[in-house]
Amino acid sequence: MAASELFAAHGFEQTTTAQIAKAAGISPGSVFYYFEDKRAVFRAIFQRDLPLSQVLIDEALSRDDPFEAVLEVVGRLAEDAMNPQATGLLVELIRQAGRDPELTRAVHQNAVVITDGLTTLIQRCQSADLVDAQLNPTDAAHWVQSIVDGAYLSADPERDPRPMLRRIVRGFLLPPISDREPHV
Amino acid sequence: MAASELFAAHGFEQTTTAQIAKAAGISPGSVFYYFEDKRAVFRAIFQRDLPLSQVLIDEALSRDDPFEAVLEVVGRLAEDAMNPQATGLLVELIRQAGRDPELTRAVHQNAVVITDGLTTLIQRCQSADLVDAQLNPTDAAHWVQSIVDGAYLSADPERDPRPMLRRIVRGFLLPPISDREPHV
DNA sequence: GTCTATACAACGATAGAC
DNA sequence: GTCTATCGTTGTATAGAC
Repeated sequence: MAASELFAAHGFEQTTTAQIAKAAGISPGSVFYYFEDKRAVFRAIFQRDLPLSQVLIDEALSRDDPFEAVLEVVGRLAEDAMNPQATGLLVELIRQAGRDPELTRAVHQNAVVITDGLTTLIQRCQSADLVDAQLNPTDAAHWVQSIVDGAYLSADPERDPRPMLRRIVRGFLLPPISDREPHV
Repeated sequence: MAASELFAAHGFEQTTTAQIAKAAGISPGSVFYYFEDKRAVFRAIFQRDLPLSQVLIDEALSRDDPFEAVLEVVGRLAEDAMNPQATGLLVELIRQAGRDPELTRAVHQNAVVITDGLTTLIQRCQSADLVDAQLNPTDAAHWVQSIVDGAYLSADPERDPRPMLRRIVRGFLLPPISDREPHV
């Protein structure tokens, strides 16, 4: 979808159907033959994500080491975070998701797959004493996603955020070591 | 500024000058007497932030305990993160900052104040052996901001994100304890 | 199915009276 | 300074030919 580049660069409202048509090599009229309206064009970009997320989580769940699996999911989620275009799309997605109920549904389904997967992985870590047993697994899963989202907002093509993300997530999940802490 | 609620709720493009005028209790014509154009209305919301950020950082820099000061800054930056409106405004800000050079300048100035302040605090922590000496202080400061930004994206009026944010930032900055880690 | 041409609405910004 | 009225532009979506 060439339209995604336009949406990422200029935003949903500032991208005209004429631009979309031109980028796709068709006429403005044809855009509305294939899509109900402009919002449907935008939705289509994200509706492709669900099966991909499902595969990502399935792979992670099949791993032996649940802690490494969490870090792997983080790394995969952050793969695009070096691409400034991804920042634009994420921001645009958040903005539009509050307005288009169909899009809200798509985003939510996707988030559920990721959160549930991470929650299960974190529970496994806790059973193996790899993660602080005090943490609520679902909350922790949300926070891991939140940390990754933060990385998207400061996307920089020069810098791979994944090593630092691993460090942050690890420090977050590991059992705290009160005796080593200078501050309680 | 009543307009900020409108921008947060509906976005920049979807907020009309007529709505802004009505919310402010003036006529559409008067809006353009006080502001050059619609973008200037939006900018005004964020141009108030710079002195506030400066005060926040000055206070933190005057503290005795640099580690506690970092956590205090994080807490203050995250104060609004329970307010869903803040999510809307942040997202809108990121979107518009890429388009309006004047706004870009305002955002950048503000970010510099925060980053520089955090960088100094982190350096002080490192001198006192409270923070991993391996971390580049400026990078670390950016990551702290990124973590806070992530919290804004998942704003939930029911949940105070600050305790968890403190935990995450602390786990990120503290020297890693390799002997306690299950994974290297 | 794909095109061109256009209807129709919405909105930012201005003009000009008071 | 503040208003009302409106101009001019832009852009979504449709109509209808091919």
